[in-house]
Amino acid sequence: MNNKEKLRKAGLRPTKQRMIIADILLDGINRHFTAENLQNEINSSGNSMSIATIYNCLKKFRNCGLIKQVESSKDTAIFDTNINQHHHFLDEETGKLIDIENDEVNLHKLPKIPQGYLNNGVEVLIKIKKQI
Amino acid sequence: MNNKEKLRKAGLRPTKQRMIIADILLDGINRHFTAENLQNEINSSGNSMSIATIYNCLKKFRNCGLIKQVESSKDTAIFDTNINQHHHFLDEETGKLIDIENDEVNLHKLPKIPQGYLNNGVEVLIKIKKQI
DNA sequence: TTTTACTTTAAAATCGTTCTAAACTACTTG
DNA sequence: CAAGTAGTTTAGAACGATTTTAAAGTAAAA
Repeated sequence: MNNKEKLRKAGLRPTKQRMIIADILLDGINRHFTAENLQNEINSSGNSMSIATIYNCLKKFRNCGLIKQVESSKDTAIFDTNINQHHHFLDEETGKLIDIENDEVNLHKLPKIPQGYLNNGVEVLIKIKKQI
Repeated sequence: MNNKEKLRKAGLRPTKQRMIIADILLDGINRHFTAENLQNEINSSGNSMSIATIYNCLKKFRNCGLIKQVESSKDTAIFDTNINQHHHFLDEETGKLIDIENDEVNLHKLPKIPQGYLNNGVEVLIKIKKQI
């Protein structure tokens, strides 16, 4: 399925700007990035786009499940092209994230989900720091 | 150990402002809060403090391990008085966090920590959503 | 004491992100 | 295809959380 079809399937109009972003993000390679990172990539691909459009687009893509947003207390939002359930190592010093595939973690015993709620995804974060 | 001693032990001068905050936060009760939440509590305790001082103090307290900061992609930083290793339920709609004690989760099989790094804490986040 | 280093403060600045409202474009319906 | 309409993009302004500034204040050391 090409990117135009992916966008349509997600209920998004395949505009010129969304196609540029889809071509960068939906190439099957897993990466973590910020809005600013993406703008730089757009620029180096010879295109350009308002930062407002980039934010709009990232929000739409995320809400449609084309990308994920990482839970992180950094000051900048971090997005992830890996949309499968998976986990992360986090180097708190540098903010660097490394993917952990789902099958590398085995969670026995989970707590009971609070009354009236449904489980909507489990994320394991392993904080790491450089050895000295 | 009283709060003055706790601050000294953490390497922090027990100033008037830090004592006011310590008296609110270090009462043994686990809670999640923002800088603004704390300012409101300071105000209702009959005191007042510059917001810059509150941020300074929260950063110092966190760096000394007197409180923790929660990994969260909300726009406001969320702090936690529970400094033991523990986990969270997160309602992504509302941002509400609920503690999960460490012994309610059992992680068999963890991935190998990347070369040159040390494990610095594991956090499990269970995203939940309201049943409809 | 006197000195020195650290802390607090109000106000300004910064930075990521969202809003505004006007121009533009994709899609729908006739 | 033509015309309408609903959704999209944009630059720039606005916003809100947090940090910086620099001057005044305070705790601890000498």
